[in-house]
Amino acid sequence: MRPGAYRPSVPLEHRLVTRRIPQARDRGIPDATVARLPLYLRALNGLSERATLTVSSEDLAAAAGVNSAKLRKDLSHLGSYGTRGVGYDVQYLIYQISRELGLTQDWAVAIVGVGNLGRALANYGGFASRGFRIAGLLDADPAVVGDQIAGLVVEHTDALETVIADRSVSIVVIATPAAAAQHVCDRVTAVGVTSILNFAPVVLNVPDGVDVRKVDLSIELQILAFHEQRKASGGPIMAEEWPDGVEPVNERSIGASS
Amino acid sequence: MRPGAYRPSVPLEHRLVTRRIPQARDRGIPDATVARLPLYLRALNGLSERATLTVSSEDLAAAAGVNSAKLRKDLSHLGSYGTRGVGYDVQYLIYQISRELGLTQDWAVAIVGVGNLGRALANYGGFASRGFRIAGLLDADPAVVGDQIAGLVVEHTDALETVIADRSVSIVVIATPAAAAQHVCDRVTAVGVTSILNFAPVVLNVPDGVDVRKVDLSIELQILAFHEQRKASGGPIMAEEWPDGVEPVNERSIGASS
DNA sequence: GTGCCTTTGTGAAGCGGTGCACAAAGTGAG
DNA sequence: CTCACTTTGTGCACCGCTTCACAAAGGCAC
Repeated sequence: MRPGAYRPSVPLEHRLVTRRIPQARDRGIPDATVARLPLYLRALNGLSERATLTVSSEDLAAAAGVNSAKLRKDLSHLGSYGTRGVGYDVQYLIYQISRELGLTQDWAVAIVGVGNLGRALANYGGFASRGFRIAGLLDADPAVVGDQIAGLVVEHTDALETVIADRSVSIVVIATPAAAAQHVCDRVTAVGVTSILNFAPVVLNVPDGVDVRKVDLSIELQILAFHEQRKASGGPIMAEEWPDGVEPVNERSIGASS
Repeated sequence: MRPGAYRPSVPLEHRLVTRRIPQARDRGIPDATVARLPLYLRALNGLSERATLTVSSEDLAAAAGVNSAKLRKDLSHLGSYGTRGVGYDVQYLIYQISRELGLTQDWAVAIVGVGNLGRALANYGGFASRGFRIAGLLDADPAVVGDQIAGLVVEHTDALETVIADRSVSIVVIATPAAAAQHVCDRVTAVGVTSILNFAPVVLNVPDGVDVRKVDLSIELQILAFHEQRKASGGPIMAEEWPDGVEPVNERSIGASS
């Protein structure tokens, strides 16, 4: 249904002229803002499904789990897309954020490594709906090659370069074991890929200009454990500094050499 | 109250999302440092496997992919564990960081939602080696209940509270579909769980004192797309502000939406 | 039109993190 | 012992993000 129920009785020829945003887009959007835009987008999509026409910064911020002032400042980096006294038009804002994030175009994604994680990613519905099209699934294990997952046939990593070139893949997801990640990374950057999403627990070495984002499942757990420990005991264990049998070598060597 | 026409359609004004851990400030370790400690730990484990005894901040920083001054400042928050002129004792530092993160104790983790992602997590080797013991796998789907994964039998979510209490689960991983996540979250916080790792693409509303960390697979891709777009075109599409057929309701749609 | 109400957009202050640069501390040679 | 060298730990300046607070902008009632 068209969102047309909201009818402001307002002289509109006036606004059609003044509403032009000449160059409010000073391409300097802070990283912190970019990281939150997908959050706003999801909240807006939720509102859209409930046929909400406009939303205030206060409500949208609550739905996204952020401060309302922060939300307004974030959106102001994209331009003046709100209406004072009313709020933001949901559909309009969805489009503006999508465009800013580049989700209005089609992105071909290849997933390398089709273990459980690779399968989970291939089946994740949140990708296709946001302009991410999985163009290839690759794995080095012959036992997996040929399997059909999410409508795609798994190919051998030998074809990695071919797949990337032939299908205009611009984003590669690495979901391989840690030992294979750097090798895959080298190969894909060699053929011009500049955006990598890495799930392997290693620090990837990449040429300049290549953007790597890392998702590490165990790091998040460790951060949780830190906070949990704090909550439980009011501080880390103060019992002993060093357990028996494991001593710093330079202390032991000092005692032995003097 | 506000007699405004744009009341939030969702009653969430009383449920505030709070991730702050007040006690984390007391002892003074910055959040940014805590988030990097697991990184250092992994780099140190790599060095340890190669029988390296000591490491300089320069080398360790390179292995972890950070600045050496940052690394030294991070470690200084834990204490003075280095030796000037020599560097850090690898084993000693591993122990100190592990202790600070709480990895020297045993953490019982329950994973709710045993789809592909839940399976990937259950089989992920990086957990057990760091003190995280998977104490339960739960799913609402009867077709999955009873399956054996990573040595555990999947149980029905009906037993969620029982599993948490009986096995002293302190960290819950939510890997369910988005629609089920909040319900699971409510149940586990109700029985005292205060640490949640959420993979579902929703903003969880939790009581004060509960720590939620979120891993969102699609958000990372969207951030990559933003940067990729920047690199490719030098900026987002400048063509048009608004495509045909999708107009802001408070502009031209007035006439059309009678 | 006039006045009141709501909400945006933003200047400015505050806060936390980063990185430089260097003194302090330790090693090792002679 | 002294001297030269290495590396840590940290003071400090800088920078970017967050938050507050408020004027400006728009809607609504009459």
